[in-house]
Amino acid sequence: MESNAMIWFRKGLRIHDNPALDHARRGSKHLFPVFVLDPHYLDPDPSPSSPGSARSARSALNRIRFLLDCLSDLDATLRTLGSRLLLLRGDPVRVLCTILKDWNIGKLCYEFDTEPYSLARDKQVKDFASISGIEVFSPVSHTLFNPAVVIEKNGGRPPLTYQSFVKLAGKPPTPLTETYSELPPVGNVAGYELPSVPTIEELGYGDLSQEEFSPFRGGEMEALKRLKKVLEDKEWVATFEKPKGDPSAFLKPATTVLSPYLKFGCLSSRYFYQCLHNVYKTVGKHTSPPVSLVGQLLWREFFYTVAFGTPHFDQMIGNKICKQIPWRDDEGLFVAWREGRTGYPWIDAIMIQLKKWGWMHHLARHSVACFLTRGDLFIHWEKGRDVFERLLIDSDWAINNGNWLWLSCSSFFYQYNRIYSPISFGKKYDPDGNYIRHFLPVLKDMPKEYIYEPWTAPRSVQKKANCIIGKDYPKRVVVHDTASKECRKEMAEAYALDRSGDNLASKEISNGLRRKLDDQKASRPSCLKQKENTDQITQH
DNA sequence: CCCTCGTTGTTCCA
DNA sequence: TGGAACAACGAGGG
Repeated sequence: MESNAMIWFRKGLRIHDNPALDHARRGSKHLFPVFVLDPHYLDPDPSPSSPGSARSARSALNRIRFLLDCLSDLDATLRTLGSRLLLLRGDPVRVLCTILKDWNIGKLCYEFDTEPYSLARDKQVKDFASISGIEVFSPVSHTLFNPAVVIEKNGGRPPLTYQSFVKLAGKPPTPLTETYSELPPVGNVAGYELPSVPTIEELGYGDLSQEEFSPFRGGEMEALKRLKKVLEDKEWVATFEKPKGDPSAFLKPATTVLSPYLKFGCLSSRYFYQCLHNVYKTVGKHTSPPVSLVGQLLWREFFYTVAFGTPHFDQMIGNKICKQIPWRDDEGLFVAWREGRTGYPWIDAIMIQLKKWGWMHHLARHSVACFLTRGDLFIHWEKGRDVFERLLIDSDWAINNGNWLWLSCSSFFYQYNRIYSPISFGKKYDPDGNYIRHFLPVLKDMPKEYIYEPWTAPRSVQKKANCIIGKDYPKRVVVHDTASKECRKEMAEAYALDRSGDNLASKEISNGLRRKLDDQKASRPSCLKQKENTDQITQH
């Protein structure tokens, strides 16, 4: 039998600490490094009928560009090792099954992936490989721990608190240390046209010269460079405390911005973990989980584990750990939030940073997520989740859904009285509003005493700042004081109902609950809609 | 059953 | 700058 092996890249877009790659190259005469551009991922907008989708789709390019960066970088590195990346397009299952046969592959290696979409996809490929007599090797290397093992240790259920997770998890495995001077050459791919990594323009996105792109570029080289820079400041690493970061810092972000590299697997979490521990060893005194940098890696593990062990983790209905809450369906308010037109500069600036950069600080994400859901607008977390998923360069299925569950007080966190103020929260870090001025240039000349609440600026001040509220910049879509009070009340009611319907999270029951709640709502007016010409206090 | 504790709220007061 | 009030949740552990 010819010893042809294939490494199928999906996440794990790296050479270092890559067990699937290492296993594939061992004892193989030919190595076929493959990546399939999946239309499922490339689709710029999963809901093209939604208003404003054209603009949103253009912005989602940051995420795709980041992926293309990763692929170019991977291809370049493979070429220095006497190999190259074989890029294909189409439905991954169909493509894989075809080339496995055509290229006479005897060994297929790919990193295990816990997302439902990936599990379904990989099962089909694996089944095909099995009946074709192809050896399959699929190691866990995206996360520090194997989520299935942690769940088993906990008696078959995922731990639902961070602390209980950390107790179960133990020590992660050390990363592989293999380095390569060369890899087995690519075999015969006759009959296949294998293009090099396309540009986004070549993917059919048209002229993008006017777009502002994310300052963060993808790839393993970029990841390791960024990691090195982070690790150089040992004091910063050792004293890192997540909740103390400044969400308004954008010239020099207050966090590592390694999340997109971890998401695509340009950076191995196990290698990162080891590096952090080495710094801790040399420095001595250091912060601890949950707030430390290692603590952040463990948060990632926590969400991966719960997401893996929870059916319908990414929805409210049918999700056993998710509070059933009668979120309000208001497309106007939702679009205002998505497009950065809520009239709250702090909120809008964050949403614009999301569109332009595909990244914002963790606490900034909290602010806008709270505002959309339980804090002000009372709109479904799934709608916010979809926006983040498409626009964030680090959007990661388990972590994104987990954090939306958290922020909306649907799971993990239940203290719905703690609401971020869309005015004072940002002001506390950035009293002059420099962050707002940068991402919302229309407000750049607004005096600082009004920049967080521009509707309070006298007409003369608005004129002088060249920014008339209601014309150049929107009026606030809700009044925070009343809207947040209303949200608290709604949450209390929803919690009470959810408790009474405990253990009944089946789809049918939940639908019944929703109907019941909807009926209740129908009898009351919904006044949280945007007012055209007034700034009146909203009631519900 | 009860108790403790939870990465990251806001405002007011001393 | 630090503490208390606000109003109060649930998972996990005993």
